[in-house]
Amino acid sequence: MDPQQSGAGPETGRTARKRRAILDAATEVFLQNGYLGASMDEVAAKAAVSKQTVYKQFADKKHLFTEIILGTTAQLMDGFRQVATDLDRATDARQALHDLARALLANLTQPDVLRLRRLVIAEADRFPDISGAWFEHGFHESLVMLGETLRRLEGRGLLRNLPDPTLAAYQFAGLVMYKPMNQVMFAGTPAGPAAEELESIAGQAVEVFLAAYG
Amino acid sequence: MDPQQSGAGPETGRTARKRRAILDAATEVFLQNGYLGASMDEVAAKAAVSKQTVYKQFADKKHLFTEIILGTTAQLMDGFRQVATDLDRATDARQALHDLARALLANLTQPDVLRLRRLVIAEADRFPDISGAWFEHGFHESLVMLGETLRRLEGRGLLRNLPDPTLAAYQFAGLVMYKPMNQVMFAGTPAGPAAEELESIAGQAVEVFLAAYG
DNA sequence: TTTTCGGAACTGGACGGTACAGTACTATCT
DNA sequence: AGATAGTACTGTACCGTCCAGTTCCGAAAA
Repeated sequence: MDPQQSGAGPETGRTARKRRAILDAATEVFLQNGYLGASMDEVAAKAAVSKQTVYKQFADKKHLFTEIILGTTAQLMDGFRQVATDLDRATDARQALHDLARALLANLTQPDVLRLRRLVIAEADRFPDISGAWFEHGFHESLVMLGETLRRLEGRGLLRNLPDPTLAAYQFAGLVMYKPMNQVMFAGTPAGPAAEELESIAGQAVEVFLAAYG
Repeated sequence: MDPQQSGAGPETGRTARKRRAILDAATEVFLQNGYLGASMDEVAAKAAVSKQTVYKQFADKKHLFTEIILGTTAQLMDGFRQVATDLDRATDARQALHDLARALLANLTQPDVLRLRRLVIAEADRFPDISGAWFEHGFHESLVMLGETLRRLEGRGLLRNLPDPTLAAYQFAGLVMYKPMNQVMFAGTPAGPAAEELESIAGQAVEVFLAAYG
């Protein structure tokens, strides 16, 4: 048997702890410096682990990178699941969509989320499989989920005329986030748009969306 | 006097020609490999120029990079100027906006344009000044210009109720491009969305926009 | 329950091989 | 006579490997 995981959960062994430390440290280093700029020595140092241990857990730099990137899709989906359940409880479309817009803006402009997006985009040429999988199972599936939620709002009479719910979800996200997201993605994360501007963008996005689907 | 530019235009001297060759080669190399992945030796080789000449024209790698990135804003603005003049000649709002949507999708999903976007975004942490300036003088100013064009359409009665023309321009761009742009930015430029899907996205974006502003 | 023990996991550092930014220097070209 | 080519060179950084010594963990033994 494997002496590391004899009986109990796999989260307790020494190896699992080290592995977790390596993943955390590597996340930090990759997000900060990009793939080429990240140094395996720095990862090992930040994880307080010898380089040998790193290479025992991960075959090489690329495998470590892959695991980190694809490990983020689950939590992205979780965030969308949360706003989706809020939306299912709504009784007023305008209010619910405004809350949704605020939640999207707040969640997706956090510095670490932005750095992750930058990293995935930056390596789309070098690692198309990784970036493509991240988009498919993180980004796109989240929007599909949001579309299904909009579809349910239509079923309850809060929206109307949704021929393509997924596209409608993308349209809503585009209305809300195209301006602020581009701004923060290109500007090296100094202060993003002011709070009142975000509020105005959210409000006007809701009005346009409701003019078509309300 | 400067022997390179004695009387005639500055584009004719030997030095200017070499400089142009370096810029072209470096553009290719940077877009292909990113900042860290780009090698100055490769730039010199592709430009058919000695490394010494490269360093005579550009103090170091960062200066060369800066010049290339910021040199692209002008042509981006030119593209938007073109679609803006088309819009000013329009007589039917629905038709004109549909043409605009098609033009945006066609222009901004070209592989080189995508690689440039990826590059600027990727280096937003390392060179926030460069990325910020590119966004401000390329991206944002283009959208402001588009907003002014929409404002003129409103003045001619083809649109109505535009409290913030720049925001309306961002909203239109978001409706049209949020889905396909994210898809191609994250997917490592395999074939993007099918032509008929792009057409559908463009059409539905126009309908939503007109429901609010038509 | 406590002690002991064997082996796997880990450390720390060195090392080979490679790649690259930027400089230096001489011969050549325009 | 200045610009350029060609090329060698310096210094540095990093990936991935290797090895000798040490630490940890789980189970058998007391």
